[in-house]
Amino acid sequence: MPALKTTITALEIGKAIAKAIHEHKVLPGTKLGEDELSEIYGVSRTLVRSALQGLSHEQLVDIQPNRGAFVSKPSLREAREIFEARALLEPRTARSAALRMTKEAARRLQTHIDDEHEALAQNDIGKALWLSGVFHIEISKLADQATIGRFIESLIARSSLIIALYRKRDSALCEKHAHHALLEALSQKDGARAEELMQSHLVDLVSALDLREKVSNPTKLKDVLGGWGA
Amino acid sequence: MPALKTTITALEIGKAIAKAIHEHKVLPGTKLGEDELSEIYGVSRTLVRSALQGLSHEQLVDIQPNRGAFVSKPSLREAREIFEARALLEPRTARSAALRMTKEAARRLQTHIDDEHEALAQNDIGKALWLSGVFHIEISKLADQATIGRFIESLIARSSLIIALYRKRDSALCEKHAHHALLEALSQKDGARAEELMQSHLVDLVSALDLREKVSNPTKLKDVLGGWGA
DNA sequence: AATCATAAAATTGTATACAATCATTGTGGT
DNA sequence: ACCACAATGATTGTATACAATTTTATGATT
Repeated sequence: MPALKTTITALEIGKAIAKAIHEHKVLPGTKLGEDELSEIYGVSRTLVRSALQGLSHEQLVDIQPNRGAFVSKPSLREAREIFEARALLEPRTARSAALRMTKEAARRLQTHIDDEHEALAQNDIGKALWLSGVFHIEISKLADQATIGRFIESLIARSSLIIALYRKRDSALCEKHAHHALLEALSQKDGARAEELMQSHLVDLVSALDLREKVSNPTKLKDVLGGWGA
Repeated sequence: MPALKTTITALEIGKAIAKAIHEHKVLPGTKLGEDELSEIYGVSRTLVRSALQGLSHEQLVDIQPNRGAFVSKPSLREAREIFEARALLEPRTARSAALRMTKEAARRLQTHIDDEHEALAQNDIGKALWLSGVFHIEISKLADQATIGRFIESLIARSSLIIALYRKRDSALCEKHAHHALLEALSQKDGARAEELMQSHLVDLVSALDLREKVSNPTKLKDVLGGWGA
C-alpha cells in the first residue's frame, strides 16, 4: 500500500487553500486567520504563514500588514488586465499545444470535460469551475512552455476570483461546447483553429462578466439600507 | 530630514538580494546561507527565510529541501523559454507603451540610458546590466498593464541569470543604439515601430547568447581529465 | 593511499514564546 | 444620544529554541 503521509508542507497547504478559493468555497474578502488555519491543518503558524505568503505572491490573497490575509478582491481594472493577458497568451499557447498533441493527452482532456459535465449535472458549480480551469492549464502544459504555462496558471486562478466578483447573474459559466470544440481542434493538430477557438472562448468568458465601471460607490450604508421598515 | 529607517522588511531583503543577483554580484549556483544573510541584514532567520521563499517563487533562487537556497541556474530549455516568453510579451507591450508615452516618461527613460552608458564607461558591467533591465521594466510599466508588467519583470530578472550562464564570450551586452532607437520610437508615439524595434532588440539579445545544446555530458570526469600527466 | 563507517559540527525545518499592533468594547464626558 | 479615549482581547510580526537532516571531519580497515 502507499506510504501513509504524516507531514504536510507549506506548499500543500497553499495548494489546498488555492483550490478552495478556485472552487468558490471561500469568497473574495474572506479573512484567512493564521490560528484558524494552523488548527485546521494541524501545524504551527510558521507553515501557515509560509503558505499564505506564497498565495500572496500569486495575488490570490492580499496580506495587509498587521491585519492579516484576505482572499483577494481584484479590482475592475485588474479583472480587465487579467483577461487581456489571457487573450495574449492562451490562444498562441493553444496553437503550440495542438502541434504537440498526443492520443494520450486527448484522452486526459476528454476525461476532464466529462468530469466537468458531471459536476455541472450535479450542480457542483465550484468543482466545475475548478475543472474548467484545470482544462485550460492542461492545454498550456501541453504547449511545453513551462514559463508561460506558469503565467497562465496564475491568471486562471485569479480568473476564478473575478468570476466570483463580477459574473453577470444568470450567465452560463462556460458553454458546454467550447471545450469540446477546442479538444477536437487540438486532436486534429489544427493549430490555427485551436488558436481561433481559444480566442473566441475567452471573449465568451469575458462577455459573461460585468466589467463596467460601477455607477457610484454608496459611501453611506444608509442610502442602501434606509427605509428598511417602511 | 527624512525619518531614519530602523527596520527592514522581508520584501526589502528580497529586493536587495535580487539586485545583487541581477548585477552579477552573486553568480548562479551560489549558496545563500540563512545564518550568513541574517548576519548581514541584522535580522533573524525568520525574515531571511521569508525573503528567500519569495525569491524562490520568482525562480531566482532554488530552494533544495534540507540543503538550502542557491542562486538559480536556468537550464538551456528554461533559457530558451524565457526569451520566447519575452518575445511574446515585450513587443506588444512596447506598442502599448508608445501610445501612452509622455514627455516626463521620455525624460526618465533618457536618464536611464545615460546612466547605463555611464556605467558602461566606468566598466561597471553589473550596474549596466541592471539598468538595462530597469529600462525594459520601465517601458512595461508605461504600458499600464500591471499584470503583464509583473510577468515581464520576472522574466527580465531571470534573463540576467541566463546572461551570466550562457553569454558568448566577447559579445556585447547590448548595442548602445538599441535602447536609444526604442526611446525615439516611443517618444514619437510610433507604436508599430516600437514593437518592431523591441522584437529585433530581443533577437539581438538572444544572438549574444550561446543556447546550443552541449555536445555531451561527460559522466566520468576521468574521461576528460585522464592522462593529465602524459 | 583509498574506502567505508562513524561521530561531530553546521545548517535547515518547525514549533513555541514574546513583542507589537490592531479591533472591540466599555467608560466618562459633553 | 454621540463622540473621545482608555483598557482589554485578539491577531499578527519577529526572535529564539529545539528537532531533523545534511555536511564535514575522523579514524579504522583493507
